[in-house]
Amino acid sequence: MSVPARRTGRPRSAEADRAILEATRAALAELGWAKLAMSDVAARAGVAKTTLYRRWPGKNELVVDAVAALFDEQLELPDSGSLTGDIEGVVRRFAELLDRPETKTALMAVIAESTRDEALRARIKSAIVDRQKELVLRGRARAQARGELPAEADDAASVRNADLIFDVIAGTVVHRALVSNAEVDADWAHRFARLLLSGLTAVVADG
Amino acid sequence: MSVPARRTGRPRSAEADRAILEATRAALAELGWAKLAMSDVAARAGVAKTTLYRRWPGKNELVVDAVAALFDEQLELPDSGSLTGDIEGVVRRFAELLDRPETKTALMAVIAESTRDEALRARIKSAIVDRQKELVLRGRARAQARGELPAEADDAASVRNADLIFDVIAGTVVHRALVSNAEVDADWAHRFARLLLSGLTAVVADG
Amino acid sequence: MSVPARRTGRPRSAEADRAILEATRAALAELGWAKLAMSDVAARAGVAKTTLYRRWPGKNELVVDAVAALFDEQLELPDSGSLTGDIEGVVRRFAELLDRPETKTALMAVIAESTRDEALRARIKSAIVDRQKELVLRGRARAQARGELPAEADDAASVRNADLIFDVIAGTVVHRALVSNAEVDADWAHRFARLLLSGLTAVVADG
Amino acid sequence: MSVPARRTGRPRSAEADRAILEATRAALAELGWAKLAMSDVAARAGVAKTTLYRRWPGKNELVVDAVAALFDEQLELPDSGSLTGDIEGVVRRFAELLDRPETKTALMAVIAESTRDEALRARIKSAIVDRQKELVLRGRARAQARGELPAEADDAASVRNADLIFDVIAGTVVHRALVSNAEVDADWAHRFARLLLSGLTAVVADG
DNA sequence: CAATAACCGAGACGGTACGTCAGGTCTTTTC
DNA sequence: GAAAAGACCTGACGTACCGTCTCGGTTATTG
Repeated sequence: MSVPARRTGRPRSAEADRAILEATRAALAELGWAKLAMSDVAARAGVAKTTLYRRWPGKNELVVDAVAALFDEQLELPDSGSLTGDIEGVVRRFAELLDRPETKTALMAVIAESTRDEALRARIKSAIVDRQKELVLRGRARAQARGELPAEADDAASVRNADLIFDVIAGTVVHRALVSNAEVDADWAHRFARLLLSGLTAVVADG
Repeated sequence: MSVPARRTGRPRSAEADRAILEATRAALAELGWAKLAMSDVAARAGVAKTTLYRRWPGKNELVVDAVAALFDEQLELPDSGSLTGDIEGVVRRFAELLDRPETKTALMAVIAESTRDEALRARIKSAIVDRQKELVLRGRARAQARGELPAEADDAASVRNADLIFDVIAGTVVHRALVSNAEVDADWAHRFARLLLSGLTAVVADG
Repeated sequence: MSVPARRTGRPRSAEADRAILEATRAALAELGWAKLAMSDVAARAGVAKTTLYRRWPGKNELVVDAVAALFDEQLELPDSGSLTGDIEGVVRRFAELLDRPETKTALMAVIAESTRDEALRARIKSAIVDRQKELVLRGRARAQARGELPAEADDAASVRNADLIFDVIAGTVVHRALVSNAEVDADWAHRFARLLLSGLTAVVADG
Repeated sequence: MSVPARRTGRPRSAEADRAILEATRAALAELGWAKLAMSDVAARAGVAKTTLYRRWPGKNELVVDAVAALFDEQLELPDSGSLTGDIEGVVRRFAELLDRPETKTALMAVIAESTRDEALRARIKSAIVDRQKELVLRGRARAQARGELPAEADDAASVRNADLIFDVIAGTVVHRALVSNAEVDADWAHRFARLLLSGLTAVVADG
C-alpha cells in the first residue's frame, strides 16, 4: 500500500513545503487574513508564486493547512485524573491556541469561506475538526473507565453524544474568545466545566 | 432633540439606504463574502459607488449593518411556559437564521474581520451580540419568576452567568450549524437543552 | 458634426494620453519591443496600468499610436525643385526616422503582428502607411506639373502607379536599413533615385 | 576539415532536429510569432523542453532556422531566357513564399528582434539573406552574358549594384505583400519588372 | 563487458509580465 | 450640495512562458 510511486521528473522540494507553511503563519500573525497576500507569502518563503499555486489551489486551502499544523502540536489531552480537570485542561489549551494571532482571524475566515465551498469544508473537517473531536472521544473513554460517566446504550448514541459535546465545548470557547472577546481564565474554565457536568441549576446556585 | 437640522442642499435619499442594504443581502446570499463587490452592490441598488462610501466607511461595516437588520426582525422569545421550551425555541430560531445563505457567510466573515478591528468589533457587539444577549436575560428572568432557577447571589454573579450561558448557547448553535454543518432539528435542540439544564451525566445516561 | 457629446462622469485626462505615448517611445528606445512591458510604461508615465488598458487593447495598438506620432512630425516633402532631389530627400528623411531606436524595432514588430490581426493592420494603415503614401502623391503631382513625368492615362492607372512607387521606395529603404543593415547615405540615395527614374541599365552603365 | 570529431556519449537524435523544426513551422503557422511557446513546440515534436534548449539558444534562433529551411527549398531561379522574365519569376516565387502563414509572421518578427541582437542578425544574414542574394548575382550574370546588361566597371561597383538591386527587389516584394497587404500577381510583377528595368518615366507613360 | 559520458523525458523551480478585478478616491455634470 | 457617472491609483489576483535545474533512465563509445 501507498508505495511512494516514484514518479518521473524533478521531485517537489520538501523544504519548500515547510518554508511556505511557516511563512504563511508568520504573515498571518503579522497582517491578518484580509491583508494576507500570496505574493507576500511566496517572497517570505523564498519561493516563486507559481510554486504556491502548484501545491495549493488558493489562499483558503493554504491557510487551512498552515493552521492545521498548530492544532497537531497544541492539542493534547493531559490526564488530570478527573473529568472536570480534563475539560478545564482542554478548554485552556484550546483557548491558548485561539489567542495566537495567526489562528484568531484565520480560523473564522476559513470557516466563513467554507460555507460556500464544499471541498474547503471537507479539508477543514479532516485537517482540523476531526483531530479536535478525537480529544472528546478519548476524554469520555477515560471518564467512563474511571466510572465518572455511565456507558452509552449503543453506538449511535455514542456518536450523537460525542458530536453534541464537541460542538458545545469548541463552540463555546470560540464564541467566548472571538465574539465576546473575553479571557478564558481558570475561573471561567472552571465554571464552564461545572455547567457542562452538572447543568444550569447547579451553576446558578453556586452564585 | 436632534432635529434633522435642515441642512442646505439635496437631502439624502432614505430609499437609497433601504435599497443598498437589501442589495447587500442579496449579493451576499448569491456570491458570498469573498466575491461580494461594492461596485456590484451599487449597481444592484441603482446607486453610485460614491453614495455607498458616503454612508459606510467600507465593506465590513456595510455588511454588519445589512446583516444586523435580520437579527432585529427574527429574534423574539416566545413564552413556551418552561425553561426547556424557551431554550429549545430560541435555539431553533437562531438556527433558522443561520441557515439563511446571507447570514451564514456574513456572520463568520465579519467576526473574522473583527479580530483585527476594534471599531468593527464594537459595531458587531451593539448591532448583533447585545440584542441576542437580551434574550438570555429575559429567559432567565422568566425562569427565575417561575421558580425553575434560583436567583443569583449578587449582580456580579448575575452578569457572569448570563455571559457564560450566552456563549454556550450561541457558540454551540453556530458551531453545529456552520462548522459541523449538521442540522439543528427538534431532537438535537432537545438534547442540547437537556445538557444545558442537567449536565453531562444526565445526557449520557439518557442514551 | 461630431460634437464632443459631453458625457457625464469624470473625463479622461488628456495629459495622461500624452505622457503614456511619450513614455512608450522612451521605453521602446531603451528596451526594444521584446522587453517593453506595459507595467513599465505605466510607471514611467506616472499612470496606473488600468488606465493603459482602458485606452488601448494591448501592446501592439499602443506602440502603433506611439510611433505614428513620429511619422507626422518627421515626414515632410521639401521641394527640391527636381524629381530626383525630391526622391533623394524623402529617402533620406525616411531613413533617419528608421534609424531612431524607438522606430527600428517597433515598426517591424508591429507589422509582424499585423499579419495575424486585421484590426491592427487597419490601424497601421491609417496611422502610418496612408500618411507616407500622401508624400508619393504630392511628389508625383509636382513632377508632373514640372513636366518631368507625363500624366497618367486614367485614375485607375494613377492609383496603381502610386501604390507601386510607394512599395518600391518604402520597401527598399526599410530593407536597406533594417535587413541589410547598411547606411542610407547621400550616395546610396542618389543611386537609388537614379535606378527608380531611369532603370537598371542606366545604373549598371554608371558603374 | 571540421570532421564531426566523434565525441563519446550518446549522440544527438537527428530525428529530433527534424521533428522540432517541423513542429516549429506548424506552430508558427497556427499561432503566429507572439503566441508561439517553446513548451508547445516541444510537446508537438514529442521532445522535452531541455532538448530544445540544448540545441538552440532561444526562440529567435529556433525560428530563424525553422524558416531558413523553407528558403532553401523554395528559392530557385528558373531560366526564362530574358531578364524581365527572370525578375518576374523570382518575384512571383518570393511572393509565394511570403504568402505562407509560417513565413509571413516569422520573417518580420525575427527581423524586428534582430535590430537589437547582433548575433541574430548574423544568423539571419547567413541563413536567409545571403541565399536570396545569390539569386540576384546569378540573374545578373546571365543577363550580362545575354548582353541585356553591360558589365560593371569594377568589382566594387558590382557589389554595390547587386546590393542595391537586392534591396529593391526583396524590400518591394515584402512591402507589397506584408505592409500594403496586396496580391503579387502576374500583372504587378510585370509592372514592377518594367519599372526596375526602364524606370519611372516608362511606367507612367505605359498608363 | 563494464565504465563512462552525453543524451533524453519529465516536470518542478525562481522569475517576470500578463491582463483583470476590486477597493476606495476624485472630478465632472445633473438634479 | 447630494447624486450618478465614470476615470483614476493602488495593489493583489491567478495564469502563462521563460530558461534552468534535478531526477531516473537510455544509448553510444572507450577501456
